[in-house]
Amino acid sequence: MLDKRYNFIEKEKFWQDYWEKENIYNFNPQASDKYMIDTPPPTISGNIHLGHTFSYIQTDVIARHQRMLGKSVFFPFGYDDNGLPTEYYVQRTLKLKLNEINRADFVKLCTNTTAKLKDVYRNIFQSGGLSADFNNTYSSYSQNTQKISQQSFIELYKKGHIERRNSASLWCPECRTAIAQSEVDTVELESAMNYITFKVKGSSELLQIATTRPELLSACVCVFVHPNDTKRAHLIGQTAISPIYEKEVPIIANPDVDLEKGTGAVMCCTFGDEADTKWQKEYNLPILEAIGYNGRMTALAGEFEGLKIVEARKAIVEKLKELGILYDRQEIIHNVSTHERCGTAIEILTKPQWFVKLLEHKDEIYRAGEECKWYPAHMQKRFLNWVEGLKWDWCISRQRMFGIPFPVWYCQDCGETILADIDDLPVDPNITQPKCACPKCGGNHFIPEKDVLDTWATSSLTPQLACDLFSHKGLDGTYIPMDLRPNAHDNIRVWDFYTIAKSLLHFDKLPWKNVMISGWGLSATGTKLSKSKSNGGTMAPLQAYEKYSADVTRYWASNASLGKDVYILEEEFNNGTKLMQKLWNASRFVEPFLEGYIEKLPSTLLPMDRWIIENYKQTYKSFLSYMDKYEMGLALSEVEHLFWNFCDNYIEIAKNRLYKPEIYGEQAKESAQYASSIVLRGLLKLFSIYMPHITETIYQEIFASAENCKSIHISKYLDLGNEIDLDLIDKGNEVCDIVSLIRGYKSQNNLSLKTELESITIKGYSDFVRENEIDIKAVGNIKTINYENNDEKDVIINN
RNA sequence: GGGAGCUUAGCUCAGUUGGUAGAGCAUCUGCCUUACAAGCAGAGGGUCACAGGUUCGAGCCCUGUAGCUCCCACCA
Repeated sequence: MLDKRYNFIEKEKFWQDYWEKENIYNFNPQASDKYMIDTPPPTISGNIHLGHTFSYIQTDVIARHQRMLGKSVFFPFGYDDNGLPTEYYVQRTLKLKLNEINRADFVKLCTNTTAKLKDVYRNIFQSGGLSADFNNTYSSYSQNTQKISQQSFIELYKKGHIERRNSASLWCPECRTAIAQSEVDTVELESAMNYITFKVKGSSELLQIATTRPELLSACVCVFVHPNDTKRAHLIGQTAISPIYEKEVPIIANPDVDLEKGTGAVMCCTFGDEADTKWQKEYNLPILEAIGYNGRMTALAGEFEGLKIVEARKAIVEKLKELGILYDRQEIIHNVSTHERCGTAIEILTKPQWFVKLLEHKDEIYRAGEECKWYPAHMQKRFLNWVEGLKWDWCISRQRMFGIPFPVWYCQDCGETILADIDDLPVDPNITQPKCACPKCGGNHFIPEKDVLDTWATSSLTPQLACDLFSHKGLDGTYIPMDLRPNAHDNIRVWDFYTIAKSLLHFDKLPWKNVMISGWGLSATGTKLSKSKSNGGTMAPLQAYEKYSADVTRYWASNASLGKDVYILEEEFNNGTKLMQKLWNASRFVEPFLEGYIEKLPSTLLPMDRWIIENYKQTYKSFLSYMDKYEMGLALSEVEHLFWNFCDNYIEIAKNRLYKPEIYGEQAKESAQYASSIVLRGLLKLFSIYMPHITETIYQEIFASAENCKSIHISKYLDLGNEIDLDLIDKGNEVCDIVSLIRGYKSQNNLSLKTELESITIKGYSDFVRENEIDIKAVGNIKTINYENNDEKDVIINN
């Protein structure tokens, strides 16, 4: 018997333990029909909030759906505990200064911290009812992962896709590491355009340029003017003299110069922006480093040496003012590239770095993006857009402490790059030495590569990391393309992009066939939730589970349109609460009539019983078509619609026959029992992918033994076929309309719904209505019904 | 500047091939009805951003305009 009230706190915990104990969600790699998901491993860097659980719940709904279609679902779980985000988190929470701690100690602190947080994360996700396997998880920093990641590096290096080169790369002066294009954000910042005068050697002419980066004056390598510049073209080939430093630089013609920008002449430096890097290559210009890796000015900057970039900018402007060289200055707001992790303006510095050569594979990556199916479809454009705009090869070396080491040494004598043997992986070159002498010069002294791999160099291998959990094949392409990659839209240019790129380079295959893009859960004020912020009082997941239940939280999360951001509004949770209670109460109503009942098609099935069953079939059909498009929210509203119809109309109609077989007959009761049983059973299954706990509770009580199934979640959907009697649905709806008119009459006349009516006259309705006279009489408490033919439909109440 | 999405009831949003505008919340009215008062029944409320076009017929298709959001580019 179902309790009067549903105690979700108790039941949710109970079923979660049961599912785990009974291995309900076991994946069978040998199954012929598999569905494999490349689950995002959450980054271990702070507090999980509802925005995170939002997209994981959506993934879980898909996993459960595929399982109920009869597939063996691979829904792996992992933790991203490697790299910069984790490093930041540890630094922040333990208030560490990196220069005061040695690498080994710091790495230990990182791994200790992430180990603790993993348990916290696991508890949150498991409490949300995720049907993933939490007992066999991967980490993006484990020894096994390091092995796979290093192997990937070595293989791509051997294939010629990776090289080390001393070239310009994006640099964060705050984090003191190279970063990749995908880690760059654009931020509007206040700045100033400074108009500066250069002298022209051997002439009284002056050459004016505009710059927002006056602190780079010491790194000026030339001045460009447009070849068709009527005022300045004659200076081409002459020499300009930079102010303050009095350095001679050539004046060079360059058609890239835009006469409308600044003064129409450009100071080219090492490197103020990406255009400077392009020109440096094109014109083979010298490289002068005015900014050091620590974000401070170098000796090249002369008197400004040691100042931070922004300080130097102020100081040099003052100096230029004093000297009368700064002839104009405008405050402007412009977009500056910043490091997404710390918000610091990035610089372009030259340092030997490791690159995956992606630019030469842009076309292939683009085509792969086209081949992949994106849900919603327009998200594909974002991917393609990003690939089109790709300007940098993927820099994978990071000058940081915590990360997977490169399996690389350099020969001290000849500089040769020496790779570790695949069999010896994982290696830390700082600890171990190569096994053999340098193959090139025979030297025996090696310098380890101290950089660590970009966290994405590893995260881009999640299809392999995940499949290795059961296949133990490591870096292997057997199981790709997987079926689904789910993630939020911010990861399109990062995780999706890198995974596709690596999958192509290694296996020449797509990593997965479908990508499902979810939105973000935003706080009530519309700000993005962040692991490192308090999020303005927005509920934490465990709070939501405690206050509203996991099922209600899941209802909220799966009700969103795919790909759209949603606000986290507590009122929205109330709808879920209402639905959950209604489901419980409706089941409580039906339960006693199914006690000892064995579902069997009765000899006569009354029209309204057939009607609700046809409605079920129709709902199931559109449910499936929405789920095919990963539109779980729209699929859910179809199910809800049927459920409310079942409660408001069907149960009201059927209850009299169920309660009083002595009046309406045993056959009429059996007919209602059959329809109630079928439809409630079908509904529970449809709801189970969204609200796994309450549906399991009811299922176990009413249907599990009849279906001989350990859990609703490994049962199959109730498929009653595709042939739907639409005519019957329409006619049945007419009966509901009549019932509604009768209720309206009572409501408008301040009558209780159970008030008895002497007689009513039904005009203009089909004969079908007459077939349902018992039901209409019962639900409206009507003594007699008269029928009249009429052109217009009408119901007259005589009281 | 390039690309994408959005604009529908007071609010949050559905609306799949073009065919009488939908839900929840909120508002109003009534009702303790052998599942449910955290409930039930009923009612009011919309020039579907704007302007054109295609069509017998447009919220939906086409063109343009405006506003909002996001992605990318723009750093002289």
